[in-house]
Amino acid sequence: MNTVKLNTFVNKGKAMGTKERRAREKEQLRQQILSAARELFVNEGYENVSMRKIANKIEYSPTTIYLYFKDKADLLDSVCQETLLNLLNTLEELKEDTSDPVETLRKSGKIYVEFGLKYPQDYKLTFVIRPQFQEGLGLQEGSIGEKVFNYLRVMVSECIKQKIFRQVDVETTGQVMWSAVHGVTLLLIDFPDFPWTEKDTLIDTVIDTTIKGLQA
Amino acid sequence: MNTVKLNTFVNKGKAMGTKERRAREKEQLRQQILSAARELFVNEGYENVSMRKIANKIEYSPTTIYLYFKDKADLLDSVCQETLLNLLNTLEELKEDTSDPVETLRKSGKIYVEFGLKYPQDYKLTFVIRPQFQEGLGLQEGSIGEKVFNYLRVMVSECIKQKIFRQVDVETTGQVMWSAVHGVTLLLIDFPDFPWTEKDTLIDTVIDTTIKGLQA
DNA sequence: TATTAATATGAATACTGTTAAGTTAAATAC
DNA sequence: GTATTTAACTTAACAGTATTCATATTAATA
Repeated sequence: MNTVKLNTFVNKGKAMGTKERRAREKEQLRQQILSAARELFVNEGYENVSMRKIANKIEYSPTTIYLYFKDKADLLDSVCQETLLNLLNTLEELKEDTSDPVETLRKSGKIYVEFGLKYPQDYKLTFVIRPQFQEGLGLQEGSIGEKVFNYLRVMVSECIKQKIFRQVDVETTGQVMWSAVHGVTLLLIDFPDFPWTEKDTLIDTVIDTTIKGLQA
Repeated sequence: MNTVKLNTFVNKGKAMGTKERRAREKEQLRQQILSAARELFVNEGYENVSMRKIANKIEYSPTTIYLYFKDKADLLDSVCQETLLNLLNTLEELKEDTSDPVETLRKSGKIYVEFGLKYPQDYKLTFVIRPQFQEGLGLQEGSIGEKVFNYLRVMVSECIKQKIFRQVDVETTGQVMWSAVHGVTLLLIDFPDFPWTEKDTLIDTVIDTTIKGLQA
């Protein structure tokens, strides 16, 4: 009794890459689940997607999903992480010279809203649904969410440094900007039949108004 | 066969007020269901409230609820109508002289956000959850939602009339204001653990920034 | 008192997330 | 090459869900 594994890292023989292959396969299935979940969440809404539906799509038993994700909320969380990464990449594509930081901020704001409108369900999943199922998500050290907000921080502080914006708290300034773009994005998504002003006009006006209001 | 009711309005005899009493009782139960639903929705979240739970609370069978409301979404809708009325009343309590329309707008914005933070679940139910379950809600003629937005319209147009705000579209201006307060309200509700600036500072800055940005 | 109408319910349908126990198949040990 | 261990996956079940339909109860009227 009490057998001890001796070959934990003394892995002689040709079966060398076995573990790696298995890990790769495991990761593959994880990704498969993830993208099936995203597709269903986006097309049918988080609440209308069952674990069984996801399982059917990938042709596995529902319980298999639980070997890869703690529960449905965890699945949602992983989907949202991807979305945030996506958003971050989209924003960083801009990355122009900071000689005119206000223009950079303006463009970033526009990109943010457009991202939300291009993937409305993903946006809501990330910024509205997820917080409901996963409480206590602040800005965890090293998280993608933190990276996104840092992107905003850098832009804003450049505007303040160049004395274009009022010399107030960087944090507050960034949060004001976020409020504005978040607000208009969600309103446009949630009330598509509201008699909005022409969409791009509204978005531009929201961003311009906020920037003007922040200027020194 | 084919019996015809003759006493539809020739209602002789003492049983005169019966119909009225029955109607009153029916309305009472409707209200009872409604307030039980609101309480549960608010405390446990729409998704975590079952028809059975509501039924238990009012000590009726679950099926009874369906005699008063079409389905769960209809129940949600009615709860949200009440919330909007509540919001409208809260806003109209302000109703001061319009000699300083900007100050009125500022206070109204603050009241709006504070309402959202005081009843966060009601706010989300009304402005985020409901649109998901009931699509196509623009601004229906005579609806309470329309009344709320009209309140905003009036304030804004006064600011424009007095040439304090830029001479741009009233609609757009109102929508910009709404975006700002909606955005900050939802962010504060959904990400309570985010390292926000002091709450009231943030709210005031959002409102002040927007107003400043709108000024001529 | 009998009839009619309103109101409420029990049982059933077809779902839901999740768990515990069991099965199968692959990799390792001897 | 056979036995054992480990990993991957599934079956069955639990306790719950929204909703519907046929039935029962209750109250008002004829």
